[in-house]
Amino acid sequence: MSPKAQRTLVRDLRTEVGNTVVVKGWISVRRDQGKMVFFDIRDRSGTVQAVVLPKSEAIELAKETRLESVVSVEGKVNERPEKNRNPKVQNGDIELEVLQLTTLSQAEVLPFDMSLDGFNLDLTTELDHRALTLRHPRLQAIFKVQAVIIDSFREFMKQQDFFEFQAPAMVPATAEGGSEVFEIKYFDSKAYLTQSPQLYKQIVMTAFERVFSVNKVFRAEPSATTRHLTEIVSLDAEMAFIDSWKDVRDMSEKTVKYILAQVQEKCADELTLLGATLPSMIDETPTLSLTEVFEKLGVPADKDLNPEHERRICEIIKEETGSDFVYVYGYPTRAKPFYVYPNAENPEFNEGMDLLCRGVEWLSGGRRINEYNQLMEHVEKWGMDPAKIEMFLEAFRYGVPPEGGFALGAERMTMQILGLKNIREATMFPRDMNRIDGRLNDDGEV
RNA sequence: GCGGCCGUGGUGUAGCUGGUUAACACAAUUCCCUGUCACGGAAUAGAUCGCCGGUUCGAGUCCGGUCGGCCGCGCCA
Repeated sequence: MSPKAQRTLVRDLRTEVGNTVVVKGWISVRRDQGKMVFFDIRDRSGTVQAVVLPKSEAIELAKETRLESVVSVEGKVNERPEKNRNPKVQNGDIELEVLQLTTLSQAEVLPFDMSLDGFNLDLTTELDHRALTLRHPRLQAIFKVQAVIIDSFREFMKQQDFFEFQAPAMVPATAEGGSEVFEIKYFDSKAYLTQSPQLYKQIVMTAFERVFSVNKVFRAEPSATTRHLTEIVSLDAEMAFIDSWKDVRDMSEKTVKYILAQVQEKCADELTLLGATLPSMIDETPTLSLTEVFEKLGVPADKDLNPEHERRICEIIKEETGSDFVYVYGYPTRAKPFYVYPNAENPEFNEGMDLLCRGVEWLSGGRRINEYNQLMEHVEKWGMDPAKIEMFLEAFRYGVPPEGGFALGAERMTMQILGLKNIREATMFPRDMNRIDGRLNDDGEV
């Protein structure tokens, strides 16, 4: 009857019925029955009910130890009697009979209700206490799904023979021009936080053909919305030897399809806990030109869709085809960055595209200009300083195949897949206009 | 940055057209409970209702300002 020296994870307890084991974790709830005490112990693999019988020496400690305290339990794994089984919870058919209880770390009184059902905080409070709220199964489920999304992107890219590279975070000039950037002090000069790995992935593409990166990017735009942050994870891909933007569309479609399938397969429990239904992608995602979208909506053509348009076109497509996704291509050339390829027959419109889902933009990409003279024409028209993007331009002087790429926002994708209302819920440590961990005050200090 | 809404014990909320002990749930403290299912029961403590000023005999409730938050728009991933 000597206990195993090693710690056993909660998820492995079923195979230890009849044995004495050591389980370590956090006390997530206690049900004090007077003479006997039940508590749930949580580790990284899940939760199990522990029972402290009246005769146990641990009974006093079990009553006193605060929720979220870290404990070590030596106990016997018992199959529960038929009438005491609970099919609704993990390990509902077994329980841990506590023989010895040790408090490894006593927790303070919790500032709010952390119970599964009672956990109902204002988003502001949730974020102000991120260090604690992260322990809640609901939040853990969100970030597990996010991890699978990012992993799956990587996996699929590698399967398709894409090469992963690390794009720089500090850059000398702004890639797209115009937008707000964070300026940083760089020794005696100035530098900026990157807004996009765009120019770098194009450079790397000229060497490796197919490339991707998983990178933090930064936007200083003062956007106070439910879907904007100043720091996000951008999933970027770029590929050479395409025939048209449609090849990029197809690759991005397969990527999203793969990610959704992986989430479905690996995150079944998380999806159930969060009550989320994955968006449906049909065999051929509906693809409309911007002009066609405006016609469908019955509104005058404009240079881009506004959020209201995006919501409505998604609703219409969903109703007509059952697809939660829709590609929109062919934006006015001048409304997009300088590197986007203008349509050869109708140069007023370009070969840029966006993928919308459930009313929100998920992905943006398209074909890029690969011909040096054309690129320089655009650099001039867009009013950019060639000296500032010389490294990028150099690559394009020495032979670049027809190419294109796309980028996905990891947080926005997480939010949309899980049906979350605010992108901050889908971000572990969200940064926005008013917050870096803590809230910013008037002096700009945390 | 502009527009709309909100700010009540630790947390989440209620408080109707202003009327004097500000309510409820969870958490907390004390007690009861040998099979509970992020239990049950009893009691206790805890809020000058974001802040400043005004109207009024009287303000959580009305008005103005201020600070904070949320949502929408522009821009985007």
